[in-house]
Amino acid sequence: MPDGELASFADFCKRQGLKITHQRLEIYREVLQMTGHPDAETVYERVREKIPVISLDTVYRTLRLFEEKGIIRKLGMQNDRARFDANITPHHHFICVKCGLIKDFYSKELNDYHPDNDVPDVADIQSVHIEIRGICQNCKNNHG
Amino acid sequence: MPDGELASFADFCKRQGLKITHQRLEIYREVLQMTGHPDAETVYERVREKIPVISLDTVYRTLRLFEEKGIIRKLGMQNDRARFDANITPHHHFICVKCGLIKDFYSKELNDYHPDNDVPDVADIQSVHIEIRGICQNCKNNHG
DNA sequence: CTTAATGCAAAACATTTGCAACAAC
DNA sequence: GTTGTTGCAAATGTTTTGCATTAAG
Repeated sequence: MPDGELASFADFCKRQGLKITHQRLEIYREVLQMTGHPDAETVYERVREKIPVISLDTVYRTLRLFEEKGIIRKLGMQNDRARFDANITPHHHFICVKCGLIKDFYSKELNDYHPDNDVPDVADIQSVHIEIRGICQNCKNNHG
Repeated sequence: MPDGELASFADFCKRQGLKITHQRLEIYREVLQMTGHPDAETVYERVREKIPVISLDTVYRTLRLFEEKGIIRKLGMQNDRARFDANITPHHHFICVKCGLIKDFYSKELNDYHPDNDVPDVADIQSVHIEIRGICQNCKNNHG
C-alpha cells in the first residue's frame, strides 16, 4: 500500500497472505485518518467507537504487523530503551540498523539550514537534529 | 559543565546545590567515557565494577537528574509511548516540546543533502530524518 | 474444514516511587 | 544535626505472549 489508499488495502492483504479482518480494516482506516501521529492507546480508543469489543493487544499486534509490512511507520527509537549522550554540543546521529551502532557526526551544510521556510507553525526553534539510518561499513563488509 | 570536563563536575554540583556523591561521580565519569550512547542498564553494569553495591534505580535517578540539569542528553522520543504514522513518504517532523504536537514537513533543501561527506563509516543510507524541537505558534500565543 | 487472528489474562520489560537507613554538608 | 541521597522492594506503565475461542478463506 505504498500510496496509502484505503481501497487497495484488501489487495495488499491478499498479496501478503493476510486475512482481511474487521479489526485490521478499522485500525488501518483510523491510522490513515489521524494525522496527529497517534500512540497505540489513542488508536485503540478511536477504533473502539467502531468495534467496542476490540482488545488493546490486538491494536498493538496489528500496528506491529503493519509496521513490519511497511504500510505504517513507527516514530523515534526502534529499541525500547532510552540512550544517553554526554556530548551536549549540537551534533547528529548515524544509526546502523543492523548492529545498532550510533555514531555522532557534524555538518557545516546542515548548520546553515534554516527550517523557517519549510515549517509554517513553528515559533521558536530549540534544536535541529538529524537521524540517518542505514548500514555501516563494518556490517556491509562482514555479511554482504 | 558545558564543556564536559570531569574536573568541573564538583563546581557544577555546588552551583546547582547538589551533593557530590560517590555514585554521581562514577556515573558521570562513565557516561563521559562511553561514546557509544549507552542505555541505563549498560551504565549500571559499568559503574558496578567500581561501586558493586550501587542500585539500578540510582542510575536511573541520576541519569534523569543529569538530563534535567542539561549535562547529558537523552536520545530519541521524550515520552514513553511509541507513535505511529501512516505517511510513509519521506518527510520530517517538528515537535512542540510544550504541547507535544508533531507536525510533518517537507524540504527541497534537505532532499538535496548528501551526508556521505560528513559520515565516514556509512555504507548504505536508508533514510535521512530531521527532528526539529521547539515551541509552536499556538503555545507561544497562549502562554508567553 | 483449515489456518490464522482475536480476546483474555498473565507475563515481561523498562522505568518510577515510597520509605527507612545513610552519607554529605 | 539537617537535609538530600541511596538502596530496597514494590508499583507503574507500556508492550508482549500463551492459550482457548472465534472468524476468515
